[in-house]
Amino acid sequence: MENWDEIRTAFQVARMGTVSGAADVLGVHHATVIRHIDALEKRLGTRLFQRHARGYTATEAGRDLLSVAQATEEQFAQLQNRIKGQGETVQGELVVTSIAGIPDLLVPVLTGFQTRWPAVIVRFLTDMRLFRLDYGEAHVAIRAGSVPEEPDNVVQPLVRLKTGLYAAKSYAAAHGLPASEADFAGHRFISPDNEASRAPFYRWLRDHVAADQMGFRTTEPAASEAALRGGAGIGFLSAYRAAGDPDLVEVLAPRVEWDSPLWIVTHVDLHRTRKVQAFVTHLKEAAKDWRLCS
Amino acid sequence: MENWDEIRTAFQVARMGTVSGAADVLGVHHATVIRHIDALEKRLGTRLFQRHARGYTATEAGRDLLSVAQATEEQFAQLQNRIKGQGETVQGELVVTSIAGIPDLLVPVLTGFQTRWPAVIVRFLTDMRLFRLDYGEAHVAIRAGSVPEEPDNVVQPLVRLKTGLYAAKSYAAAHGLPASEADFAGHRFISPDNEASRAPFYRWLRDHVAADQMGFRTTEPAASEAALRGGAGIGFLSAYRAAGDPDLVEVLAPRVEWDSPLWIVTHVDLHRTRKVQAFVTHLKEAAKDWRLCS
DNA sequence: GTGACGATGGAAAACTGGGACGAGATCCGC
DNA sequence: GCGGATCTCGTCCCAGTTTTCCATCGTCAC
Repeated sequence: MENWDEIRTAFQVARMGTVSGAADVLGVHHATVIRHIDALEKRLGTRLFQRHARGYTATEAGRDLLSVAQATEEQFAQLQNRIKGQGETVQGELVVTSIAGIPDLLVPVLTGFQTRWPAVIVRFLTDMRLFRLDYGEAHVAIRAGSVPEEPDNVVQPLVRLKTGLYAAKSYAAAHGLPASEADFAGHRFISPDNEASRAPFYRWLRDHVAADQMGFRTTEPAASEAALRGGAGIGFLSAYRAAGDPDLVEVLAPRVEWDSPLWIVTHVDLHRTRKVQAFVTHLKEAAKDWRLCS
Repeated sequence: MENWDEIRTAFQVARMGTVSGAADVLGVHHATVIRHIDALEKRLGTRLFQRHARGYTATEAGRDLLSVAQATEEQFAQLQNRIKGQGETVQGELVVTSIAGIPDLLVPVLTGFQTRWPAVIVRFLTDMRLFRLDYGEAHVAIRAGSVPEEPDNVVQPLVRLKTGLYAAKSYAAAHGLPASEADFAGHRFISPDNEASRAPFYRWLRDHVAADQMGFRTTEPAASEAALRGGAGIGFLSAYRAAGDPDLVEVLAPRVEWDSPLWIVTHVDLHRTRKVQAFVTHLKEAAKDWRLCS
């Protein structure tokens, strides 16, 4: 049953009862309609219509086709409405992926968005690997570091996360604290276990601290933070996470060069849809409050 | 949502995941598939697929289309099976139309046919007007008189109904009976109320009997026969109906020139279907028995 | 480096559109 | 009631255009 257009033509002929009427509805020429019918009947090996001077009358097979095609047309019409409405309404899945380490910032945003748009199902994905927007794995990605430059991706700045060097009070009590980067000797540091990390403060760490001073290494930011609070060493932490924590001591205040810029990345095809736009707006709005605590 | 072929193309792309694979299944070129997708997306104003080096990944809208088109393809496949099987199986409606006056011959045939093929629904139509086969109003028609010569109709001889001139015994007792057509004066006749009737014995009647002798006229053969049995006059009757009726007297024996030939008429498009063929065969078989009683 | 896939531009074919013709049905007037 | 005029509809043939096919190139993944 190849060539669905011929079925559609036959459907209109069956409904109208005349070739001319069907051609009018379909917006094609009479001859085209006749050719479609002839081809379809030839392929099926059965007459779909009885031809006579007043038009075409559907045979039993033709009436069968009529009812099937009727249902099909309705299905396609509904599909079209869904798809066309989809881009203009905020509903369906919204898949967001981000770097590890900031779920505590994002989760309130995501739940707030879901509350604001109840028809949306929010999926929040994080993984060691980067999810690919061009494969359709996510609608929106939050990326960190230097500007992502994948083609077909729309990149917008979100916020610059201020980052400082902190230690637990328990560490300070046991080992004291360096007054500046010149005074690092003898101290232990917490470091990521990723040589290729692009985060600027990690690069700074590699430049100013000997490798054997990095006693605790992990790929997991949450583990890194836990180690810091546990007194395992001096380490970088986002200022917003350190703020107001009485157990943490600021070793070196945040510097601009340590800032971790966050980017909102969307695929160009999905960027202009209302759903994505709504989320991006919602996210930026929420980010204004982040600045207050950092 | 015009152009169903493009939906079919998009459906295959969504299922295969690659343009090449879809083109292979559809039996068209890669470029054609891409153009279909582009056109469909442009019309819908939404991306159906995310393009990347490994193929096309369906978006939310694309997945929606996939499921709808999947159902459509199945529906069409089932439709094709029904239609292709329809011509080769004996099922569905069988619409038979005939002249008035012989339902007592046909009804046993029709019920017998329905018993033989339980999947068939038999509809028997009679009306003052002729049902038109080329309008699809009936599958098989039983016509009387001279050979029907409508185009696109297949005509087969069925049987010649012998017809004689009869009267009721009550009429004979009251008015006597003519010995031959030369002796018709003073008798009353029963006649059809249809000047244009093509039945040969009616033409003979008009030639041999004065108009004022035709005391009872009707368009309904059943009424004509009832009048005959009621003694209203002398009239023509099929020999098979007069046979064995003790209340009827044969005025003039059946003549070849009075014979009413019956024809099986089918539309050329439907004639070769198994259902129609089965009925025609069944009808001819039954007609062999008719000859015995006429 | 190799293989597969998608994108693009030019030639060919298939499809579509236009118009004229014939047939039947309807309408109208006589 | 009948006959002619008109209208609609389907069919066929030819020209135009869209669509399709083919080949090549660029890109990406393995």
